[in-house]
Amino acid sequence: MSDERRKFKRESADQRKEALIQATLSLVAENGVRGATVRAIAERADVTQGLIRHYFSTKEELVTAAYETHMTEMTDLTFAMAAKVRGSARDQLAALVRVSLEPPVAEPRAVALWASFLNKVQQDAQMKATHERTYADFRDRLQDLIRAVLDEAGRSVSDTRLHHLATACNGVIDGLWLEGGALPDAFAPGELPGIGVESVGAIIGLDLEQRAQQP
Amino acid sequence: MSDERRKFKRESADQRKEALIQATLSLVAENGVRGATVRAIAERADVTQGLIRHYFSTKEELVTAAYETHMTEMTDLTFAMAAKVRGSARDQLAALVRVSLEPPVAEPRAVALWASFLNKVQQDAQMKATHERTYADFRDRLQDLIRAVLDEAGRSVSDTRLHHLATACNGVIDGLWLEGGALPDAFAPGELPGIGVESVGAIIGLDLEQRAQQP
DNA sequence: TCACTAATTATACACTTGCATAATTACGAA
DNA sequence: TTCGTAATTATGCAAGTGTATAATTAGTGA
Repeated sequence: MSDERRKFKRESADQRKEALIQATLSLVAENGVRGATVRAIAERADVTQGLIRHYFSTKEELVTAAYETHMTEMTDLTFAMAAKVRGSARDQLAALVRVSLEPPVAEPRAVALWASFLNKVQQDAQMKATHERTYADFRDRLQDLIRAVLDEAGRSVSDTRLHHLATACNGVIDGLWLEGGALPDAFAPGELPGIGVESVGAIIGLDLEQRAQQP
Repeated sequence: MSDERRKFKRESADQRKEALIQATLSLVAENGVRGATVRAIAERADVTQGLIRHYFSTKEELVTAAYETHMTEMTDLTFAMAAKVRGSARDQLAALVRVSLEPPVAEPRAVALWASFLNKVQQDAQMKATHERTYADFRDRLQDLIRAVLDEAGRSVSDTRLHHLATACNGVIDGLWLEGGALPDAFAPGELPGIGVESVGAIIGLDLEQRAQQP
């Protein structure tokens, strides 16, 4: 029998990488990219700093991986939650807007991360590509949904017009998302999703709030 | 006659402070708050680093001053440009939206600064106050303008409704401002102001594009 | 012209940073 | 059980950080 404590535990590579990435993200959210020092990351992941270099050959690599993880999680989460809604295109559009403006998508941490990474995104080509892809994905999906909603309502619009509508709706969503995260106390719970649905409805010229009534 | 070059030139306190603040802002926009080191700031302001401490007792103080300057400049600039427009409330609202979505208000540098400061804003009480005041100022002014536009059109709405409309319009403006600055190549010149005016019009239920025709 | 003073530079220090490299230790295979 | 190896820790280093303090220098008033 030994009462010696193991000095450390071995984990799988995936677990350790994920732990390091999550530690990085929480620190970036709090103090920005430069505030996420290797020592702070190691401490938060309950590991000594040397281990970081064992999994990521440089801090840059870790930060980039953390950004990819975060963006992918956000996109997947948003689409997954919105996809749970079955019903008319109109209901689905309303759900997508709502999900985008509620936690866990819309919350201070997410906005802080977005803001913290912006500098690096504008300089690093790989991160820039991720950023643009994420943006385009969301807007394309939004555009498809808007088209379906308009079809459903028997209205037809030109491609140019549809593109404008999608950009505008994306703008409202992003703007409200931003404000909700940057000024969390300025809005009542549920206020932003409500405003979002109403505004998107106004822009495309349909009332999204009136749910399809089917027992 | 002496061909000795003066080793430095004395400037007024205001000029030096302003130069240091501008150097700080450009560095913050490029590399974030932590990237704006005293040595880099000094170099960009064409000064040795010791001088910074002569005008600002700490780096924190300089950064806070730079933030205040930037936010004040942005607000003043927006309102000043919008105020140049004379005419109906509707025209003024349209002008405010346009100005907010065109350079020099809407440009990558401004968005980068906003993002870079966000972390500090959420932690530092003084900066937080500045942030909230700026936001409230803009939204209140927007709200007043919307009320005037609705009055002009012979429509009346409740205070609650007006508040919602202002928040929504502010959201579109902020969102488009953000996207224009974060993805400058994703939009054609003039595209965002157009979308902004159209969307704000849709939200409040009036066409802002049709100018008042009076010879 | 000549000090006097504040603006500016010069230098130094303690601390943090990312990265490298050596020394341990856990855990599976034999 | 023992042994090998990869995971993990321990230690060190050069460069960069903010700040403090002393040494210069420019411009002003007498």
